[in-house]
Amino acid sequence: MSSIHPAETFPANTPAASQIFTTVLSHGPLTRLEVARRAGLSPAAVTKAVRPLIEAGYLVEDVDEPARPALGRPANPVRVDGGRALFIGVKVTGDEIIGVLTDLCCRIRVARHTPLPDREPKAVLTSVAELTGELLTEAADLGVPVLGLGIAVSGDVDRGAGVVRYSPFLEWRDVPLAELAAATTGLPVTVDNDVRALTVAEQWFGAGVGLSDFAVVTVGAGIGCGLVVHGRVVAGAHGVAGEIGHVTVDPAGPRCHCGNRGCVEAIAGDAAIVRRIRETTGVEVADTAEAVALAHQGNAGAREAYARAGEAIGRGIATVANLLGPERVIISGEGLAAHDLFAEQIRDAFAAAAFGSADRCDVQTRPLPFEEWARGAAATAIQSFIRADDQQHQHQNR
Amino acid sequence: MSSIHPAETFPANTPAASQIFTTVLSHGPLTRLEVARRAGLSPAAVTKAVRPLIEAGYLVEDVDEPARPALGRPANPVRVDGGRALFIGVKVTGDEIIGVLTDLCCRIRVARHTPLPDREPKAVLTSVAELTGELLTEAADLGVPVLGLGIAVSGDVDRGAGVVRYSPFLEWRDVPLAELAAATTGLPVTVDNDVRALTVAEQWFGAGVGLSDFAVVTVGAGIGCGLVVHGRVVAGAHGVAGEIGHVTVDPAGPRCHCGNRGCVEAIAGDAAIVRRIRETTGVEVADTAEAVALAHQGNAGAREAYARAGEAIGRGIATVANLLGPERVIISGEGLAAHDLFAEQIRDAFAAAAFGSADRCDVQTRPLPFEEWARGAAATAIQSFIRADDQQHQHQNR
DNA sequence: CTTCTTTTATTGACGGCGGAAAATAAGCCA
DNA sequence: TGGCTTATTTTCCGCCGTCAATAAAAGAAG
Repeated sequence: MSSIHPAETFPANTPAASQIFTTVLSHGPLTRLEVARRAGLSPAAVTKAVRPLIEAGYLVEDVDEPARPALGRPANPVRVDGGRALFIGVKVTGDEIIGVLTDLCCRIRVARHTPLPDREPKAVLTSVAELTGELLTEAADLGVPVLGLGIAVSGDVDRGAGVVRYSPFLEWRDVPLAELAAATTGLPVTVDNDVRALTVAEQWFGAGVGLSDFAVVTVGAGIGCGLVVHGRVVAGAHGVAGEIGHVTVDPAGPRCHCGNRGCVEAIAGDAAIVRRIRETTGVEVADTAEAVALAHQGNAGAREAYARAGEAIGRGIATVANLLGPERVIISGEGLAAHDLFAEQIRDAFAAAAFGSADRCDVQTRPLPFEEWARGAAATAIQSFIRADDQQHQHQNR
Repeated sequence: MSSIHPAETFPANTPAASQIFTTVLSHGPLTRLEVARRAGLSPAAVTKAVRPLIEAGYLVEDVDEPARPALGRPANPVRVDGGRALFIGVKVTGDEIIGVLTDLCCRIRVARHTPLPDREPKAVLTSVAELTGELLTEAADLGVPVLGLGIAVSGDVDRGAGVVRYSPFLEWRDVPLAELAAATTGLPVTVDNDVRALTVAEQWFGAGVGLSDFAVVTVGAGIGCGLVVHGRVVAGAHGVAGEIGHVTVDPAGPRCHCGNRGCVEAIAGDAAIVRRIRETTGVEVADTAEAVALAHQGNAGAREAYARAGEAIGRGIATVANLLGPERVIISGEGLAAHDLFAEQIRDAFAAAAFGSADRCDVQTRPLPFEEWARGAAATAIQSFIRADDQQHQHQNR
């Protein structure tokens, strides 16, 4: 396991420094003046905070002289040196583990995945350790230290404690994953819910940059939702939030594994679509790929199943928009492979069910490469690294 | 208009002072040590911040010696002197104006209401000014200055700008109410959406004290919802949020004035219930009071209408709980007069539709005196007063 | 009745963060 | 080479909140 990096910490002792860094991280190269404006600080404060960050190598002055605005002293933009540090993100699903090695800007350098033979915590842990080991070797080849490991797991995860409270897919309860993984890998470990991790990635590096209120909706086996309100990812009082999949859109709809009828997931989840197609067409489609193919061939029943799914998703999104009034909703997930089959229905159902100015909300779809979930995990690791010493921001009231 | 108080400002220049004050305000008498613990500050900081507040009369040392813990130097609790300042809260409905005079602790001293003959901004303004004038006279009798006026209006309100963007009930668009009312009354004016105002009152003085994530659901003519996430009231990117009334609970349900079918409001709003009872029983009930009476007499159709309403509300609350994972949901509103008719259905529908640990959410009902809406408006005025000089808290990212 | 113990409140020195203003740097343009 | 403009840095400076004593106010112990 290459060299051990004994707790390299981020040199941002002050809130301002931390904020400045994240601003630069998200908004690409920026002049100090621009940073000051965005962060609400004085230029002097930026200069002072930036210096140690440059000295430590996390920030660099951008040498690619951009288009000059002709007048005055040329600006000297600053950007994050992605190559300064690496992070590993791992997504654990029920039957596979996906791992990525990213740089500090969360750009993927290497991606790997291995099947998961056993869901027992111990077995998962060794698989994660193996994958991590491989990625660490890659990192060692690059000669760049790996400063954190993020693990994303679906279900009820307490990020602060690093514990997986309950994961239905893995059949885990109260597994102190962060501690265990830290012990085996020697890295600082962050564990978070998978959708929230993806949301963090979008917030810092994706379509959520600069927004203080947005939602990420994932479509696939399940329907998930990550929420950002007041600039922070919503975790819920009990560690669970964003369960858009079990919002009821039709009380007369099909039964859902959660016990209710007509949940979004019971209509638009992969399994639900496949089942629906089987029932209405009699064709024994085996999986989503076949279902999509059938629909693309023009099979009316299959197309109808997707149309229904789109409608359910659109309704679900409208519900989120009505309740929270986000600036943007980002739709993503493996299910987007069938995007052309229900995009229209999503839009129509959303527009119909959005109340008042909720329809001013910008609904986007973003394709999701398969490593994206793991990248989200890496994003949480980056976040933890930057915040390591900055946990005292917990405004309770107000 | 009694004496003019030229911008008496709150002597809390530092974030710490402001936080300390709100802590004491919400959590009753507290010793300095306890305040320090809750606010995450050192005792020394509390002592220093408290002194000017005591000198200015906003805080007082509690003389009612409480039960001593026997050992050590006796604690010296501090509390807010409610009598130090008064505030006026006004709620404008389509046909009535309700005004209250509250003290600094938001306790109601005087309540008044007058019918609203005309909904034109000008007419409303004079009515508000009259009511405010009466309350100011009362305040003058008490010899306590009035330091702010809060106005609550339903609809899309931009509190920061003090503008009513759009109010369906009043048929207003872009009325700069804060500015106008400030000009006529001479008081600092805060304008906010009515449900958000109520939520602020709950957050600071009600069942939301100490919680960072909760929801307030109001049942009455409309069904509204105020949300607190991360300790702050959610306003939405476009000024609208919490539209639980137009969450669809039954796509096959009755048509709603918003154009959809089966919105919560189309089933559980006052008008919807009355209409339903008329349709199923043939009894020409005129209003909610008669509807409740009929149900209390045991009329099956009426009872069923309320049961349906309860179910719709319960579903709506479950949706909120699933999406946000609040610690508590507070149900309130005029509609609670019929509480016994649908409490059970609310609970059952909530329990059935809440997914996973969302059912750990504590659902409470709170009766709502008719002045409560106006009290909420007063709470926003108090909030503005305390924050007057403290607006630089706008963490964007993170 | 004095002294000790225990807990709360206060005080004063201190460090450090971020702001304001002024100085400096670094180009373009005459 | 000045002059002009804009970006960055420097140099104080205020002020907040912590730290480490210290005072205060009891009851307990002797």
